[in-house]
Amino acid sequence: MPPETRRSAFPKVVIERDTDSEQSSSEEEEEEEEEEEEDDDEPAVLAESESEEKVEEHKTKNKGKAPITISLKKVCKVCKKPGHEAGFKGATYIDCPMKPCFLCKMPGHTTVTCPHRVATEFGVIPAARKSTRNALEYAFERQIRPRIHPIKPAYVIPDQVNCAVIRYHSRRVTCLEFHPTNNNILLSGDKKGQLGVWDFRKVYEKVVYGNVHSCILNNMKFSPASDGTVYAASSDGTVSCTDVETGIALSLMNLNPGGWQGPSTWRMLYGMDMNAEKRAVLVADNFGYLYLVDTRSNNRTGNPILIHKKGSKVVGLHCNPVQPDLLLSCGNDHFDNRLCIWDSIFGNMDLPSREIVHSHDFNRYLTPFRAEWDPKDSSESLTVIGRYISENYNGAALHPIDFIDISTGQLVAEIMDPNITTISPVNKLHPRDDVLASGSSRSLFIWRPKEKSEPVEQIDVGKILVCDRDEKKSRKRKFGGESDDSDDDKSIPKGKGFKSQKKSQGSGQMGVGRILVCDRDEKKSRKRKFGDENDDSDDDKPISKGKWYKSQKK
DNA sequence: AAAGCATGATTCC
DNA sequence: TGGAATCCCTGCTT
Repeated sequence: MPPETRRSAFPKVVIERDTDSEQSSSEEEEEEEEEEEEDDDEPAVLAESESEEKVEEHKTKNKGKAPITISLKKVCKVCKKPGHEAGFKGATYIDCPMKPCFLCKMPGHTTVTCPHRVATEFGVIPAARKSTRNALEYAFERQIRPRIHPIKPAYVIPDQVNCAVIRYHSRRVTCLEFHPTNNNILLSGDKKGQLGVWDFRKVYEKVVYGNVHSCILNNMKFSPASDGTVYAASSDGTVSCTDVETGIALSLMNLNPGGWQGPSTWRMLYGMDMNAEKRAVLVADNFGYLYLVDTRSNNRTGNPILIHKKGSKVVGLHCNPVQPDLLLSCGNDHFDNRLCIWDSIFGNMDLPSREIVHSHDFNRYLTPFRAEWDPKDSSESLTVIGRYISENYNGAALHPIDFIDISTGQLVAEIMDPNITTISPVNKLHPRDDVLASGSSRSLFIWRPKEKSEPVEQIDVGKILVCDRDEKKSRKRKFGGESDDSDDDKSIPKGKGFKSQKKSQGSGQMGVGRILVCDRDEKKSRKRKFGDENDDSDDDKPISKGKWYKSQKK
């Protein structure tokens, strides 16, 4: 087949096949002053190649007359070099060997052979300690502390989607928090700064506060002093203090009192936790710093402490519920596929006491991963965190949620469901019950242990509910600005909206049976810049419970 | 089904 | 130095 030209004025094209030598012709070598590569997906050219071959084009820029060489050698999608391939093969991702390990970021090996690879048979190996004590000493010291239960209890892992898969937020879920005393109440925050309060046994009973923050609500915690008060940290640089009953929010702390001075100075608050003993709020920003704020005086205590790479987001802070000085932090510095453990937040904070490599570094589009302690684990060991890198489970690429024993670095459990093909960066263990709430994209999941699954009001056990929350307004969300949210529910079952629901029945070892779809219409255009125009068609209608659930046999 | 988009840190030039 | 390109193991909508 003769070479094809794409435009009449285009230079001659030379096809270089896989069997050819890697050298260009001598004529080209003389003429080529510079090379460029580009993906050429033009059908006429691709027809010449085999499906998985990369088409590489070499051309000169002078006068548009020099020949173009199209190489049909198989090249790596990532580094564009021949001799190997990278990318998904079925449900397994093959790393490019030319790049550092995606997991631990060290060169010389890939994720598959990384010693830190998260896999049940190997576990998660603790990274090299920066302090002098070894892991055994660490665990021992932890266990001789008087407050600590000396014997590690058997872990109970909520491993089955029990209640529902609820698409409830209009933007990705960024944080979750269980009510401190009411077992069925879960709070959820999203990228828009909205705060949802809902009963996960009656998912249609919910309240949404739209004016708590003007942008991402990154983390929240209930006040140790009041069931009705929740603190929240946001990328708007404030810590809010919100009355859960009324939604009335006060600003506890504002790191940007001077307003917007450009991205290099705008501080965003990501990680947050409460320390009841010290009556302090711990918050961490996008520049790597940890702040302590006294809740009584609203004043900062001490100076900000750099706890992650300077200039990077500290996306998660969690004081151990049993031993509040023991801090778990997660950064997003693209070397932090590492969880950091700090023995005492009021002690030496120069270096973390331990680091554990775990796959949670990501590129874009996701809520940052953060590890959280299991508040029911008196041995201060069990943590939960979502995994970024997918694993091949019977041909499906799934992203498990990992339970890691911090004292040993071992992967205690990994949970997944064949219906859930999305990544779950947000995970919250219930303070009293064996319940895990997960946030994945816009959806929420409730997990319970298989053996403890029990019927949920309104929802049959083992069924997945997909509720798509209508979003029909761009919400002008300036502070003090009007909120035109009429948080209506017009439910229009669509029978779609959950990617893999069709293969749920009987497929996979963790099939969840019949799926209930509860999809709400979403019909609006999404010009969604702050302060953008209101494109709402305000078609709020009352909840029609008859339409709310739609049974869908796969 | 495939394309487009939202989106953000890093790297490139 | 800063704007453009890149990443291309996302999730959702059209």
